[in-house]
Amino acid sequence: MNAAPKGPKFRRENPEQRREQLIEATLQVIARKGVSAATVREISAEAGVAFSLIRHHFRTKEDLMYAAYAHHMQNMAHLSLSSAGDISRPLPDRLRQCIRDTLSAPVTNGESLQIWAGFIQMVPHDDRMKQIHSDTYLGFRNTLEPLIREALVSQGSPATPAEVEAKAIACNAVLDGLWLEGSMLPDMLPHDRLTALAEETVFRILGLPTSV
Amino acid sequence: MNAAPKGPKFRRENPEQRREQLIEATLQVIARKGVSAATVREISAEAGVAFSLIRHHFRTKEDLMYAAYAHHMQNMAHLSLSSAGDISRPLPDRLRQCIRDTLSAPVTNGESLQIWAGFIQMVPHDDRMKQIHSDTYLGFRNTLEPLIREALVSQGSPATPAEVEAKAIACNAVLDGLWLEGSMLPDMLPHDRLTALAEETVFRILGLPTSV
DNA sequence: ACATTAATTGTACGATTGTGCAATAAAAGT
DNA sequence: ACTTTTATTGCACAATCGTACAATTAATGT
Repeated sequence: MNAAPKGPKFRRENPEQRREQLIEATLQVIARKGVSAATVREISAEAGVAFSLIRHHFRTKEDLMYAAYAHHMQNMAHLSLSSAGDISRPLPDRLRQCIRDTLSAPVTNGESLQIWAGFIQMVPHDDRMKQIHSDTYLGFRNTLEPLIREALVSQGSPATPAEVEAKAIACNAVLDGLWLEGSMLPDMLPHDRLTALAEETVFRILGLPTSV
Repeated sequence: MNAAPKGPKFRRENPEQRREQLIEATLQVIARKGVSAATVREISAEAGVAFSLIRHHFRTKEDLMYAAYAHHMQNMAHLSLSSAGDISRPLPDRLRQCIRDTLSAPVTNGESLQIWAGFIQMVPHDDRMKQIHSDTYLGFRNTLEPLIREALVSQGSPATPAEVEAKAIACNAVLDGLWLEGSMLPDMLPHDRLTALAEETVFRILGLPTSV
């Protein structure tokens, strides 16, 4: 009666690729519908596979969550700080580029905040989450600190470890805060004012000359 | 056989008090075990009542969440800015007090962050949550802005609405960011260094003289 | 062509969820 | 003392959750 279904019923994928596909489907679902909607059935539907396949690639759903959290945070850190180590460019340019990258989409973005908040909320109750959190957070700060140190040295400011750490925390806090506001209320202030504000504040904290 | 249970089997409470009790039980559960553990059964157990009682005081569980969110945010705002309007004290004192209140427990605190993240994550997917969010956020900024304006005027700086708004956003971002870091990683830097950092940065943004 | 492997599917199960509703009992009015 | 009110309880229910497991089937080696 029916036309014979020609093609194969499913594709056999490379396990690593399938894992990453499932991770990205997870983040997509969380971004669009929140953590509570990120069920194995919803995630697998997003990925276009049977929901029981998830448990073939991840021992438990928690494991998938861990992988998704680590994936998201590493992605954010890379998008924010990819130009921090480009020593061919002068320091102020690199700083400005990092600030701009951090405060632009897709880092500063409702969906990223969404995902981040969903995971952060799990951190205190789960040791594995806690570890992923400190790892990615310290990685971020360790990438930012050399920039801070270089800035302080270039101005002849004292660059003791304590001083560098304090300034790094302050700059980090400003970026975190503006990232928060820019992500939550994107229409409150235009993107270029957001970055201008960040540049001015960070440069002022570091004692670097602002363009005005 | 058994000793006769003397007292009444339950207490009949004032509806308003019972509502608040259930709201606080909700926040307690979220703080201790996360949003996913905040089920009607867990919440009512925390409050010491039957779980079906919740639906007598709240039409749905969502309504309870709305009430809990509004309650928590109003509480945080009050704890942070209660001394903003105390005109008997000089401006720098008031500013310092607000900063200190914001960056001390119970505002800057893992449990508060916990609760906040759990709710924030729901905001984009729920119009009622969205409204509660903007209401409390704008309320916070509107309380902070007069302080910012007063600071700018006292220094002879331009206090145009645009200028005041920009500085308010920047100060708010610094406080948000430090609140975030202080809540997530309380052991990273001691409390007095956190507040000192905030004061220095905020005062520098506003052009106020720092103690050094 | 055939056997082997393991990625994928389909289905079933127990636990937990928010909700609906009738029964109960504490408090207040009379 | 009796009635009325309604806050409170107890139980049942359908829906949905993560998980378990056997049956398929695409891909690979021979």
